[in-house]
Amino acid sequence: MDSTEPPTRRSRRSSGAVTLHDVASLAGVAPITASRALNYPDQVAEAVRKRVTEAIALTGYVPNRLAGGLASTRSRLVAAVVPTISGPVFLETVQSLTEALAERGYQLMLGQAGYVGSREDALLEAIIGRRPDGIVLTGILHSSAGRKRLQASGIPVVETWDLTPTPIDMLVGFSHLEVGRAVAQFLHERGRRRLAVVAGDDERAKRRTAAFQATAKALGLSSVRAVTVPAPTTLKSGRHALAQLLAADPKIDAVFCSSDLLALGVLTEARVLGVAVPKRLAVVGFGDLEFASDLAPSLTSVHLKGAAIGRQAAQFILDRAEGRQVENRVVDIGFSIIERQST
Amino acid sequence: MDSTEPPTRRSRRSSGAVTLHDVASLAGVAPITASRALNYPDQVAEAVRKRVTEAIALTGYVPNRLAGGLASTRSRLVAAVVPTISGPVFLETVQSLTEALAERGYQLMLGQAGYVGSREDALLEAIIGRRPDGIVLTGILHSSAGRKRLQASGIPVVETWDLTPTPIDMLVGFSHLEVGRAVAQFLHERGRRRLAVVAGDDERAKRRTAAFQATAKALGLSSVRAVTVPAPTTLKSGRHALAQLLAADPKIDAVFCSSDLLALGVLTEARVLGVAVPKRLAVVGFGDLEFASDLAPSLTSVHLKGAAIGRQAAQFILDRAEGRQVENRVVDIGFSIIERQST
DNA sequence: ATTTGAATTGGTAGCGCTACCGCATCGCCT
DNA sequence: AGGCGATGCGGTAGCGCTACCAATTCAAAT
Repeated sequence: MDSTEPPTRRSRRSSGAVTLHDVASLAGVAPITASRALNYPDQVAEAVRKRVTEAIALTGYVPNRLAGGLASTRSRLVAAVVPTISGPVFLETVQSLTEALAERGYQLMLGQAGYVGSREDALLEAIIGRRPDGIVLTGILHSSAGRKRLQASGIPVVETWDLTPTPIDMLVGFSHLEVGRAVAQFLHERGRRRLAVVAGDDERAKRRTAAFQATAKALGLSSVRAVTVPAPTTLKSGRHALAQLLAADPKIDAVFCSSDLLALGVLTEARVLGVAVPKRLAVVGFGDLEFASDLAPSLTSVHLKGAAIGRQAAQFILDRAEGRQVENRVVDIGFSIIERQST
Repeated sequence: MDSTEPPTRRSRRSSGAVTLHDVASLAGVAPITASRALNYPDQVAEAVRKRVTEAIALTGYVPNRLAGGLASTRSRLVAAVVPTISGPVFLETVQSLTEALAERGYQLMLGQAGYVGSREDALLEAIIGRRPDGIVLTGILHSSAGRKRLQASGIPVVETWDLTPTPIDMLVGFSHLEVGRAVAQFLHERGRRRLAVVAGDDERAKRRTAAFQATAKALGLSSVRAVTVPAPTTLKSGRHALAQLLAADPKIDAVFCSSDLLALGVLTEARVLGVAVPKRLAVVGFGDLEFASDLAPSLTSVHLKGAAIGRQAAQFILDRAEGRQVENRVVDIGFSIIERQST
């Protein structure tokens, strides 16, 4: 603050940071020209661009994206909603999403909805208030009020990790129904006859379970015993669940787990109980996390392209944000069963 | 848009969303009063507050936080920087940070710096450009240029997961040196004499290793063999590392791993090789992730209060953002060794 | 020489919100 | 009666940036 200054008009409330104005006057151009030098470099003459660049370097100017976003109604912010970040399932997606966005100058905002869906409304409000250029919903089943709210906001939405018949907007995922079916088929083909399931208490896991059971039935297998454990799933739940399953029916010969962590728990418990895997019991995980291939025995698991989902979601949103038309709004990214020693 | 309107001045570029103006005129008050009804409810009369609330409900108004942030120079945005989100170590911190911030109406922006530190500059630029009310650095060692930049920005910074003598601003962490020392001591007390380390290739792990080695030496133990594995650490690295260690010296009787995932790898490899844990080999992890207690044998690990770190970081930033003085800018949150079956 | 138009730069007016100040009104005190 | 602070509301003027339009220049086209 300069105390020599006469009592001008009124007080300041500037943040004190360097603004585009400062840069512009240092470079000897109008502010709008400096703005263009940054945002549309090929609309200004080489010499001007150079002077502006120098002025920026000299002053350490960092554009205020809040102001830019307000003026252009493009915040370059993307929101991602996950049930909770500490369930490792969506990490790969969040990671690749963050990276893909960062490359293009977009920033990720993270929101946790919780598995119960209580805070959902407050979360949506917080997100929409930032006017993001896109919202990525990851493994979330939202209330219909929430859906309406999102639709009303006009913000591009990508739902991921699922394939619903009525997406809000865009979607990249895979069919949980198909997963359940494929795994049942897979186990049947390998001679397993008494199947069981351990599944987390969430909507999609339930759909996999249902399809798994239906397919087993169609294949003429005995009815599939299922244990539901709380979400997020843990190793401990897996151990308990296997103990429970074997107590109820010692002859089960295959378990499909709704996460790799659960499967690790099942493997652990099996070892403790002296149940040979895969000889007496086959175990299939879901997610194919990095560690699955290095366990002993290595874990057969449903491989999901988490990173690809993130990239595709980013692509969708960038396309929209940059005014391109999105042709196919629904992408089935598929899955595959990676067979390893546990089956 | 009203087509009866004469050719007024010039075109609109509004986003079309409901604004505070709309709410205010519906409620029959001035915009500024509507603003106050939202932000300083006890500065307006009961009746006015009620009318504004109703108008908001009626219109579905969602405040534009970009505009609010610009006007008030308070963005209610907090940036968190992690090496990569997919290393499970910092998840708990990010989770509790997100939650604690969300409770107070703040939103988290996520940035991934990578373990190599190449994109660091671009990341800082992206972050500072959003004018966040705080930046949480999680497990990052940043270039001195980066430090200067942060300091120059004037944004409150919390460094976490470490205890440095010269924090940028605020800090909540624990001493990696003490961890190394304590674990060496711990193993020595339990009669282990040939110690080894498997550590990720990052700065803090190296400090733990160094302290571990120094302490072992001070205790008169034979020199500590160390294997360095790439960051982020994996189960596979742990398996390889143990194989390597045992090949070099079959008589080692304890391994300190720089993550629980590594430790799980070591346990796995030990089992495969027929090395009894804990009888012949003690294993200590780091992080005490949820699964540690449920492995068989359960894993002794260094427990870190990841969630507490997140909460304290949030507290620091909220205090600053809301104008409170922060007295003790450095908090040593400590750690503890949780003894289980693996030692 | 005049027209056309592409390339470059600048001016103006907001984007939607809040800080700051001012102006009434009202009750209370001297 | 006059003064005074507290309370409640409104007006004005930006926050820092960019969309939109206008103006200028200069080369190419007629």
